[in-house]
Amino acid sequence: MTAAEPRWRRLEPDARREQILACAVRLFGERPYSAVSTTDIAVEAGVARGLLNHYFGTKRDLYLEVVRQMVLLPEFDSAVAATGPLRARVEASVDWFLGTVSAHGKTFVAVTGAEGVGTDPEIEQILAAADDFAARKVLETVGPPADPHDPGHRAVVRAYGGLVKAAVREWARDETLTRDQVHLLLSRALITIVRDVLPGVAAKGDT
Amino acid sequence: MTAAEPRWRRLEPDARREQILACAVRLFGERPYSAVSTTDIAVEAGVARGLLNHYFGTKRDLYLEVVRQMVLLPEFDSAVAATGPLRARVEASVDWFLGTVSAHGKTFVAVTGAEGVGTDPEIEQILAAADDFAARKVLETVGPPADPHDPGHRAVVRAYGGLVKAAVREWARDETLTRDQVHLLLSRALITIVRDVLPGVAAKGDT
DNA sequence: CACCCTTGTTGACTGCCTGCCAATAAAGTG
DNA sequence: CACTTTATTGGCAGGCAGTCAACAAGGGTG
Repeated sequence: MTAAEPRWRRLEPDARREQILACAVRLFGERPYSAVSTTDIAVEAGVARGLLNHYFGTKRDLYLEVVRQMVLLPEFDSAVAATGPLRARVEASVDWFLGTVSAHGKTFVAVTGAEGVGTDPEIEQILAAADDFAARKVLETVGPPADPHDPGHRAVVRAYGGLVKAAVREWARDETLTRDQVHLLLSRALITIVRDVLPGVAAKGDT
Repeated sequence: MTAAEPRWRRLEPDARREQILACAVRLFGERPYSAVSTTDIAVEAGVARGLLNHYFGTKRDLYLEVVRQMVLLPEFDSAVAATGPLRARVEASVDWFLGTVSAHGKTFVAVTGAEGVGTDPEIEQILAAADDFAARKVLETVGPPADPHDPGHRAVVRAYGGLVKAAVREWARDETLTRDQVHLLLSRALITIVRDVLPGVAAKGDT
């Protein structure tokens, strides 16, 4: 007889955690929440179902972790030229953004897609934090008169984020717009916002 | 003894269906899908749980019906003046829209809110249909050069719908923008889109 | 090399939830 | 008042999620 092979292998907690999370990300990305059972995830990861609870607590907790994982945008290279006229800065910003999105397009679309009714405070908080982070980045990249510290400016650009997501969906998922058309739409819109809208919502006197 | 009171009352199928649906709408509006059990809905409606399946089939079917119900926008009064210069038409359009939304703001926000990960084809289809309907209405109201029959125009305005939803959320839910600020943002953006973007995405030669 | 100790992992138990279906009774009809 | 129709109920069967005590993989120690 050869050496008795162990029935299962022991992994470092971090490694096991990450492995399970990867499987969960894949499954939750394909099917809606209630159509994915913890048994499915456990089978996919090749572990006992109870192990999921051991590492993540409840199924919902695992789901929240998945959302956090998927919302995590690839590192923002600040390699965007923040100089030149407004139009150039905006174009560069939009261009760079579309580039990063096209690389992770599928995941991005899955995350930002609307699931429908069902107000889930925790999920909304995670997405809101991601949106605000993106808004700050945009304001930073575009430069003056855009001000990352102005709450009004951030709110407007968060709303602009809604336009960005919807436009990217039209392009990357539905293919009803070309990349150039999306670029045109987002650039013009952002230019208009920076020039005509932001000055009107600046919190000048701390009102 | 007074007349023996029946243990339960018989309702017309339509009436019962609507009553159950109303309860489902309320509960699904408060909590996420998996946190609402069919038992909860049945108790709320004062009926046996099996009746839900009788009228709606599965729990998911009932949920889809709820989404359809909530997506249903109040009747589009075409009482918007579709005359005058572009700016006036756009302003009137946005104004009217914000009015109707403010009336049903809470529901509107709940429906259009993103739930997070979980691609559900059926839900997305329902929301997509509603978005496209709204896009046609906007293109119609704004008038030339906007063309409700142009697929490219509709795609751009569907994307614009993303901006509208996000902006309304900032205003009606988070109160980070005032109504006037939202009005400014949506008007300027729509004007820019009609003037600078739509001409660039027109399906001229059926390419 | 044998033993032990830590702890990553398992498997069963329990309670809840969903979909199904035959039995039941409310209300109309002759 | 009997009879029919059918809206409604209640219980059954299968599946899923959370808990926990027991097990074994792998490294450390003498």
